[in-house]
Amino acid sequence: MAQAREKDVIDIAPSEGGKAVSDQLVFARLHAAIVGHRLKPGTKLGEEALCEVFGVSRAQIRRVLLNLAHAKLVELRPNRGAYVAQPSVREARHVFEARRAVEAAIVERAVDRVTEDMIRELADHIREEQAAHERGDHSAAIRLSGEFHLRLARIAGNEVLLAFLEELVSRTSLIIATYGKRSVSACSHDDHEGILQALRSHDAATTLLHMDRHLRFIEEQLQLITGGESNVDLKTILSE
Amino acid sequence: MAQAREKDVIDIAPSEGGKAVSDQLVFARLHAAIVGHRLKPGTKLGEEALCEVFGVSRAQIRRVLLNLAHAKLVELRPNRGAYVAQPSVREARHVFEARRAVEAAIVERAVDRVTEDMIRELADHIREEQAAHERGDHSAAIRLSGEFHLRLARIAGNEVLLAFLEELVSRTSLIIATYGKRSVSACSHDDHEGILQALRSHDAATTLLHMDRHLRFIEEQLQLITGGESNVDLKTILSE
DNA sequence: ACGGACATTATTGTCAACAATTTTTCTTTC
DNA sequence: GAAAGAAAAATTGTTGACAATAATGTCCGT
Repeated sequence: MAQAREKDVIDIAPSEGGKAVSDQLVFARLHAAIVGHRLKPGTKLGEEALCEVFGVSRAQIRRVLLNLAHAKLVELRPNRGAYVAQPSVREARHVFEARRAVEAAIVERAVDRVTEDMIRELADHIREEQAAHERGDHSAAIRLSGEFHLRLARIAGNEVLLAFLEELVSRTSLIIATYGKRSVSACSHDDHEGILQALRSHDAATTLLHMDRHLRFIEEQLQLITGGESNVDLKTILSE
Repeated sequence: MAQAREKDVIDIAPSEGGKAVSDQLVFARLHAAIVGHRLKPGTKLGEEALCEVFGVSRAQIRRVLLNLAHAKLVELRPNRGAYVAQPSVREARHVFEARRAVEAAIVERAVDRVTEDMIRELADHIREEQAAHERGDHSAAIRLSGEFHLRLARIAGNEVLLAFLEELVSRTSLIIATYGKRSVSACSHDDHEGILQALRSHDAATTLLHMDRHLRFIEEQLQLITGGESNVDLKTILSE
């Protein structure tokens, strides 16, 4: 992964060939870049720059940025442009609280519907997570970690809850990018293993317990000190 | 409520004066019209028509329609235009299931935080609901009914859960517009009274029970027959 | 030299004309 | 008379130029 310099901070490969690129693809690229911690919170997403990167029109970029703003990954400041969102401490806590609630609902439904085949697939997935972690692939580890939770949501079989969790997982990743210590990556695959074992026995209470502990652990790993809020940037810049 | 004819199906008062209208206002108007059952599911929302109604440019209408699509109130069919969404039976069930989960989480937090002042305000609100119902103000009854639940969410103090519920309440209203019998309006204020009483005693279990029963009752009132799905329209058209 | 007013530059926001697509209408043919 | 096909109309999608706004740099007066 080549470290970019100057203007081309966004190291997302543009799909050349001259053909117009769909909104979804541009959205997916930016989404992946933000969630994968390649675009840091607070980064300005200039329209012109993005147009060049993706080779698309400004109107299209504008639409995509609106979608990303809806997903709470981008903040649109009128007349000032789009920036990678910087979730506040308050917002972070609310996201975690909501996520515990949503994941609980998902677990309750998943324990009833999960089959042996699904258990096997989840086990495979965890192995993938572990592999990515061991090989030091930070970005893949984050992605796979979130995807484990989304797989559970798909097993639960409720598309609305799935959509909610998709949003919450992405936001969680952005929160980690904002408040996480450098060392911690995301979810620990060990926790996922525990959840899977509880799930296998179709024991709702135990699975819920594991999931809740897992999510609380992630939250505790963060430095969510209620204080600085919005002027954190100024402080850090002035103090160093 | 004047029944519109031909082209001007949308009986939303345009804000004249020549001044440009904000996106938010246009969004709010359309949102209210859909949620208030004044725009029926499946209604085509032509861009030109909306431009005339609100006296704004197509670009602005386009943006608003994108936002409404995000709220799942409008369906955007590429190259074919925007239509008031027609939630499927499957989608309806998922919305209700998700709503029970989200409202449960909200109740759990609200019972701990609710004060006597809030109880009084909620009681006032229920009286308003009752008044609207008695005077036969269908649109206001729907709005106030949903707002009761949103007040509860505000008491719970989690902005993410509030945002989720806002979406779910709106979608519920659209579902009722799609599958509701003509007689039933929305929530019965009696149920809200029951929820309030349980809330007053800070009894989480009882409040949850009331809320769950309330939501299940609304769902039962609907005609969610799993069968027709998308060709419901065809059937009705062919039979008449 | 410092601070404030003004001019410059860069970036976002808006609009109107144009292209592409779908829907409707009108022929044509069997 | 009905079905298929082609022209016409209406509607959505896109592009590029222009206006508005914010950020930056410069100049001048105290």
